[in-house]
Amino acid sequence: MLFPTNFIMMENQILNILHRSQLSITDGRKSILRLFLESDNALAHHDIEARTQVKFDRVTVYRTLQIFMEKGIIHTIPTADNSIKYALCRDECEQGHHHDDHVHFVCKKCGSTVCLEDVHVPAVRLPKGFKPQQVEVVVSGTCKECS
Amino acid sequence: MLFPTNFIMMENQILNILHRSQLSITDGRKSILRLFLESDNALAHHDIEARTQVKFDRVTVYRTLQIFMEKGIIHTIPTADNSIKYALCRDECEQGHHHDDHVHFVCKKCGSTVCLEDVHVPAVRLPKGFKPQQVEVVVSGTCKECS
DNA sequence: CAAACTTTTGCAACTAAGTTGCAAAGATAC
DNA sequence: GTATCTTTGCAACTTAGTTGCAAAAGTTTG
Ligand SMILES: [Mn+2]
Ligand SMILES: [Mn+2]
Ligand SMILES: [Zn+2]
Ligand SMILES: [Zn+2]
Repeated sequence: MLFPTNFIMMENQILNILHRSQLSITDGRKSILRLFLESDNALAHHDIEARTQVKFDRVTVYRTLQIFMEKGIIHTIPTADNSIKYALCRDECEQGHHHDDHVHFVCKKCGSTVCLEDVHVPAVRLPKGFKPQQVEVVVSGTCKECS
Repeated sequence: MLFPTNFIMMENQILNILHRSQLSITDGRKSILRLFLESDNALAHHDIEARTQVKFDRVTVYRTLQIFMEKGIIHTIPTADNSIKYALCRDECEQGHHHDDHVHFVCKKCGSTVCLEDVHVPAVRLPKGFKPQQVEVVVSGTCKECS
């Protein structure tokens, strides 16, 4: 349960993020953004559809995630089982330019997926001819809670 | 175009792989396996359905890929756009136990996905509590041909 | 090599995921 | 508060993936 002050702070943060991304303030966007701010795990499309207080149409969720991606509010996490998860970007990400060069962890027991913001992706030496632009590192195993 | 000797060698290899995996020899399995042996890129389900000489049912392709996975004949490659690709395992993979600890490269221009067998996944130091079992590294950028 | 047996395949029918066009509802600007 | 522009929900659609089942193909045995 959130204290009133924290609640106000979070609502302000939501408005800030939407405003600096030049997005109009709608219930759907606020709810979905709140979900991300409240959760320390990455969320699947499914989670988002299920967990908002008010139900939003599938299509609305798709479109919201898409525009949040474009604006650099969230980033995707590819997982071995081919289910995309979404997580908040840190402040450095701007419109059309992500800088999420951290490692992700997926728990095989509980399925929780987290950003390890402090673990940078290691440098990878590639054979001649390959020009790398992006390196995704996804570690799977058991998380703190499931050990 | 394959020389007759190479052709015979490949057909033998196909039979060998199916036999040591204790799979019965069927046209579908032979065709799909041949596709993997002929291609130096990873293949999507779609590619496989499209490229076999004889057309096989979607369901057959799904089931074949599934059993090839279980038997350690192929492994999956997760990509940022959430499309699974499949590639041959090296000989070290056995039934239910994969050892594909190499880096994968996805070209953003042509979409080709390759196993960089010689580039091992780097060690990743995780915060306390996380127990890693598997590390997936997918590098995307431009490949040799597209530079 | 043919009968008996086992496994695989294709089909139909289904669920889930994702996309598009459009009119109505909502947000913003004046 | 009204005009304008944006977003939403709905319907309708495409694509991806799953399951049960009977027919077809593969394997084993004598
Ligand atoms: Mn992340
Ligand atoms: Mn590989
Ligand atoms: Zn866990
Ligand atoms: Zn390329």
